[in-house]
Amino acid sequence: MRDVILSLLAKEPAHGYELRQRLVRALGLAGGALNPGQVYVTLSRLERAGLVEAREIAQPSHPDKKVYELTAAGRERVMGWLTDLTWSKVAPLEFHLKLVAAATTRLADPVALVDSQRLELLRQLRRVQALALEEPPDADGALLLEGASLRLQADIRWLEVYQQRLVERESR
Amino acid sequence: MRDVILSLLAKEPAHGYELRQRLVRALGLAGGALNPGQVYVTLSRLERAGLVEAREIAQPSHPDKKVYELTAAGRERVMGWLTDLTWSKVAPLEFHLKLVAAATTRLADPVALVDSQRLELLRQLRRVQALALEEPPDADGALLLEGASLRLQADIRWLEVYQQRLVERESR
DNA sequence: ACAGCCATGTAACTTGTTACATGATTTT
DNA sequence: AAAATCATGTAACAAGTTACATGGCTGT
Repeated sequence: MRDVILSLLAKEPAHGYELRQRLVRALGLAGGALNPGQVYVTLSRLERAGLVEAREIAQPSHPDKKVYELTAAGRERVMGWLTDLTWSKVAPLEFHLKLVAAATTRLADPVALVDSQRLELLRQLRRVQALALEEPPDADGALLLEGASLRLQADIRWLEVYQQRLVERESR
Repeated sequence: MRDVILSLLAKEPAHGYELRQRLVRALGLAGGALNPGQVYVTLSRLERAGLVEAREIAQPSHPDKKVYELTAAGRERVMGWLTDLTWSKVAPLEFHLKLVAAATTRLADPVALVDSQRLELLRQLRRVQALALEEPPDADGALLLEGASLRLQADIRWLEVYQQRLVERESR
């Protein structure tokens, strides 16, 4: 959230309400999925940290708004974020932990777990591909969806390999 | 962390020091990468939440240790975690935000960004594949590494597609 | 004597997240 | 008159993270 808002402000100054709307659109979130308060909390924390500054703007026939923009320190922070090459790589690890826990505790059947996970990923894949068809093929969003799709396919392939190994092991 | 520790305790009761060691091994972390304090913080919070309970065990010629085990509520929580099918799917989104920020602010060159990201992922891929060769091919860890490898390859392919589009767009 | 392992924790800070509160204006 | 939109925030808790503190035992 912190970085997301900073990156939006890097593009141009904006006030909280505006940022919230852009986020809801950009992330394709359902209306209630992003609590408005969170944007304001984040902005005030960024201000306290000296990464953004606000100007109050009075509006005739509308509530005042506070437009935030990056400070020099803020721009530096964005630069650092841009050149940070870490890539989140947690999903398979977490699922693997679940499988191990399931197998050792017998609270759940690992094979069934893999199976429902695969179905869930297939559902997501169909959804992503449907969205990609609606998108104009040259748009920014299309590329994003293509990435999601490739990754989902890789994860599904992995689950299939995994399941086969589990079944082989069981039949021994 | 919370869920990781719960899942380890689901397997068998353990004390903090032991959990820390298992984690360092299981996650293949460098020694200092996991602050010991964090395990204890997490454990005490889990205890406060009533998900685990501790028994103190005196040891001759060693400091006492506190062995934690799951309560009924804790087992329920693990069950819920096991059957939760969400799958983290954030990485491409975050990188995409970075690219957009880079393009609109000109704080960094998007093409260069994609390029260094690709190199970084290639480095990771080589590392993962080297680890996979050291692992006995039937072991649990080998499958995990296979998953990591498949996913990295998918991400790399996506970056290549992305880069091509960017270059095409530039030459127009 | 000193390093390193065994073993535990606290204080303090940051970030994510939610529930709730406020109030004006515009549309139905 | 009610509902939606514009616009802002606070209080409070949960979770991640680090720096720091403590102390005994074991091997060289």
